[in-house]
Amino acid sequence: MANKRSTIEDVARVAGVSLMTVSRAINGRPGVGEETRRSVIELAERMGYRPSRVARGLATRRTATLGIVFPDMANPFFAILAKGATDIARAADLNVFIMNTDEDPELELTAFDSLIEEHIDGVIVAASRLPRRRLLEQVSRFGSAVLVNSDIGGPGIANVDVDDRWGILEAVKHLVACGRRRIAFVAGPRESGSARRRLAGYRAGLVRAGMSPEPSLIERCIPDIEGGSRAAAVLLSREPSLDAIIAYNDITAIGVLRGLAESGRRVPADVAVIGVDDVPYAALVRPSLTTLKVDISGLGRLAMGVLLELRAGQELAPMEAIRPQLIIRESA
Amino acid sequence: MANKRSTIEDVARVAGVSLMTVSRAINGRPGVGEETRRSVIELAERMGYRPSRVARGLATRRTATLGIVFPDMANPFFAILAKGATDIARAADLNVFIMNTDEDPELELTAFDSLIEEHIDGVIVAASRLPRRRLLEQVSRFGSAVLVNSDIGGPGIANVDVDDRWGILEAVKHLVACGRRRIAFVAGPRESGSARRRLAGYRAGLVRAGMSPEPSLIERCIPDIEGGSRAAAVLLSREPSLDAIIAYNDITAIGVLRGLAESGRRVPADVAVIGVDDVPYAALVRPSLTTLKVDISGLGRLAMGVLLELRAGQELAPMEAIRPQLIIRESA
DNA sequence: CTGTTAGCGCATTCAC
DNA sequence: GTGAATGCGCTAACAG
Repeated sequence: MANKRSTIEDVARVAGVSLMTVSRAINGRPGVGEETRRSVIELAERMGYRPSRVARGLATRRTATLGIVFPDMANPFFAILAKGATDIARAADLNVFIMNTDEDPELELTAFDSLIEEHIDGVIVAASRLPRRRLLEQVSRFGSAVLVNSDIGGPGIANVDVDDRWGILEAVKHLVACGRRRIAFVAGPRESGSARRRLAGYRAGLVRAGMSPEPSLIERCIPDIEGGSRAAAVLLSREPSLDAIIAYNDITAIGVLRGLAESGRRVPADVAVIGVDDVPYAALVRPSLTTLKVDISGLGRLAMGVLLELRAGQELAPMEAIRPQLIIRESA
Repeated sequence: MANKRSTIEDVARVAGVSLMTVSRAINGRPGVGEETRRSVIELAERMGYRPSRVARGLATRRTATLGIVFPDMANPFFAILAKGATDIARAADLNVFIMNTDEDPELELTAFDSLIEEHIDGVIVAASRLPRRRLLEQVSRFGSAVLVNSDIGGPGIANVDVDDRWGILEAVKHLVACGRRRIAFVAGPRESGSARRRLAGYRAGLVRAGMSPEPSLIERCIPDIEGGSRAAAVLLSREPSLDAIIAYNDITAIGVLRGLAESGRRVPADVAVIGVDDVPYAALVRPSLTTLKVDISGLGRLAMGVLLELRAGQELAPMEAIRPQLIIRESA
């Protein structure tokens, strides 16, 4: 059991100086002789003194803690995002509360409440399950906030995005270059902003290639393996002549692979398949998946970097969206 | 921008009662009339009052926050573990700092320092990269601590484990039942406690089946795909007649699959393969992987449950290790 | 360069 | 059942 931690006062007493001198020395503030500073710091170390962030937070009204809110930590996308973000936070000596909302808007709301109670300095929100209005309302409660892949703005709110539209455009271009002419799209959930942007990219890509988007080549689905598999079957029955499928993301794409196999189509000989994200197992499935790699960790680092600037009160140059990169493997 | 948050004092003033009455009402403490309590709570709600956990933490010296420390959040094992743990914490209205040490002992040390500064009530540590002594030293700084898959004990320290030995024993039994007679083992990193226990299970399993463990059938490796692949090649060159391989974990097993394919062996016809963990992509590879499923989320929930009991000062019954479950797929 | 005073928002302890 | 003092550990603002 930790024998009662020592306080700044203990250190001051032992050092024979005032409390403020210790405070200044430890925080690297001016107003302490070099001599005094060194000896105080050394003493503090020897005494195992650690400043209380709690007390400091109360006194300064800045806690040096942040929050990250997202729906599912078990999803590698969010896990990697959070890892990137916390890497940056750690370098700035900030701790972060990671709040898992379990895809539940109610829990998301209580997560925000909790973070307010913790008096955090700022928050990063990814894939909120709240309606736009409510989300804006919530993030406005914080001094600063960064939203990932959302277009909600306001004072103290910044955005960090992936250029989904551009990415899918590249994917279409690649397929066309490979001689594919009947390119279908598995579109993901209707409510998702990224799904919307990816669909836009698909349509624009076809138009650029001189083809016209046909509704019968587009199918929505739940973004999991089962959903992808079913969507592939539906598309195939509607358009037996299709020779390529772009999927909402890698999980969906894996489902598509399965659906195609069950219908006796060979990949990529008969049908080419492209996913999005480049999650770790995209390279492991058979055939390995051609996909649009998103630098998720970089996205997380960027988000945290922006949040730190926001917290420091800096003006922000408008962010450019991160561009995904086409990784060509066996499936296309 | 949040227009200066209201404090307990503001609520008291508006309600026309004393500060303490509000405090008692909000915290459900006795000593307030039912009438008063309800009206105060309602008023607080209307004013958007949220108690400051920072101030409360200073006053009570309990922060209602916890910490989790592990090497790599991008590793699904830890992500799922953390998710399970935070699910339980959330239900108890506790927030948790998640500290990613990046496999770096130095960073792990600073993570512990940070958590001490945050004055957290307890900590969960999984897969520490610190030597036993140092780890014990560190966790002893906290009021309560739960160690996952470690056998370090002490006052206020509890353990939560997976019964690796038992699991591998089951795996061996299954292979023997399938008629396999030359069973090899890819053993993972030497420093890992779970690797040690799995190896022990392998040896015990062979003995039970009336065979004797041969050093030439055991190969250590770095637990990633490349490591598994190489280990398989080494084993094969040493023992061309082997007909089964148990791998340290699923990642390693996937490497083994690759190595076998490159050597022209068919799975499972020529060689059966079993992994450990049942990470999500174990079911996705070809052939799909037979593996020992560990209820990772359950492990996380258990760890957090134990931590909460520890924090509440409860006496703990010694924990029973969680048993993995053999999931039979194509590879064995 | 150093020390003193006051207060951050809340809960504990005692009075009433 | 309610309220008034006191302090948690620290820093901001001011004094010397």
